[in-house]
Amino acid sequence: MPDRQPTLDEQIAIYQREYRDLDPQVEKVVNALSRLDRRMNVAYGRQLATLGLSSPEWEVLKELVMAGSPYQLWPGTIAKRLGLTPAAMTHRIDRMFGQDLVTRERDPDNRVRVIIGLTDTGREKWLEVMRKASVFEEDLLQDLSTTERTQLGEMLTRLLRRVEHAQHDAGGRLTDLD
Amino acid sequence: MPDRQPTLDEQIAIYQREYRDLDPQVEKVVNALSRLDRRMNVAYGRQLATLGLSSPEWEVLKELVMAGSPYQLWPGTIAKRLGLTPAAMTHRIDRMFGQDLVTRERDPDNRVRVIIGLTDTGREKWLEVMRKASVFEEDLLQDLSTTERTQLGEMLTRLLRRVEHAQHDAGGRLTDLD
DNA sequence: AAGCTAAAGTTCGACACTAAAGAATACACA
DNA sequence: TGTGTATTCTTTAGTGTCGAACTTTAGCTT
Repeated sequence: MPDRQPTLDEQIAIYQREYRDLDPQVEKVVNALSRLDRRMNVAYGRQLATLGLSSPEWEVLKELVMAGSPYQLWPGTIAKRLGLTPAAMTHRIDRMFGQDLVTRERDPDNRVRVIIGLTDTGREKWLEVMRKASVFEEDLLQDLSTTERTQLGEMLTRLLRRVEHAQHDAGGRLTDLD
Repeated sequence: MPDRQPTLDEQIAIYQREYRDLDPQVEKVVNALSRLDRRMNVAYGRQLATLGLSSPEWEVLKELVMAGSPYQLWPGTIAKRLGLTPAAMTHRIDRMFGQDLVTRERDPDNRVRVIIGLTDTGREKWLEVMRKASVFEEDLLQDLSTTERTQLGEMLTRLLRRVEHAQHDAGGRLTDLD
């Protein structure tokens, strides 16, 4: 009953003992990805907290900035991209509206629709987070040369393309978010 | 107001317009990672659903298998590794115990403690998921050669080492989970 | 021994998310 | 023009997670 977390290699060795046909190479990549993302999110979460922001709020802010000027999106669009139900989106917007991070108005072209916009406060918050985050991120990649960073980015992009462009293919193995 | 999600490169281009000092190379890696993880989780989630398992349950199953024979862990340990509060752990165990996925007994060496064990049902469930998941994972890495897979795994491992071994360094930039 | 402190897990109240039903608007077609 | 259908968001009820207080046990100190 050791309290220490198994290393990635230990984890894969055990997995292989349980399921012999497993490809250790594939497993290493996939599990490293998932472990990395968890750690990164913890790090982000702490930095967000110091700025009085929650992860859910941060996600919405990112989407709005990512949309580019004039920083407007429909709630349904944000919900789809974040993998949330419309109901959750309504509540998030409620909270963020209360903090003056976003605006909410009816779409004049279709009054069922709502337009969410970024306030100046929201935009500044995004910038503050990015300033802090970029320090952490640079730290994370510290051990990789410029060449390696490019290679890594390129390979990840290739994986991403495979999964983002996958419109339920024959076997229905890869699925899309939208 | 396009409904299409910005591509990774579009996202980074806009981010850079908002914050000029941003390193696009770093940003590409980090955001690709995060996008990949989200997509992977959606894919896993769907496969889990077909097996009548939830993601929270799957996480616990993984930790128990990863612990190796005799597949036993304390609730607190699992909670720490998954980044949950002890309270959440109690409830997860409750549910999984009810489905005969895990056992729960008091630790004879320290009666405050509890020992969570994997049932045969739980172990079989893990195997079923892995069988399905490995198909998806192989599909995901399809475009990478064996050499590239090794390189990718190696680089991710290096990033991981940086973030997993970081015990609050001077600047407090990288933080640990435990 | 007796009492203090620390550690582990459970209970409780508050809040966020989901699924499903509901309300309002737009659009197609008779 | 009127009706039916689809779309978008909101509301409601149920579930999961968190933070904090509480209970039980172990180990240390005197």
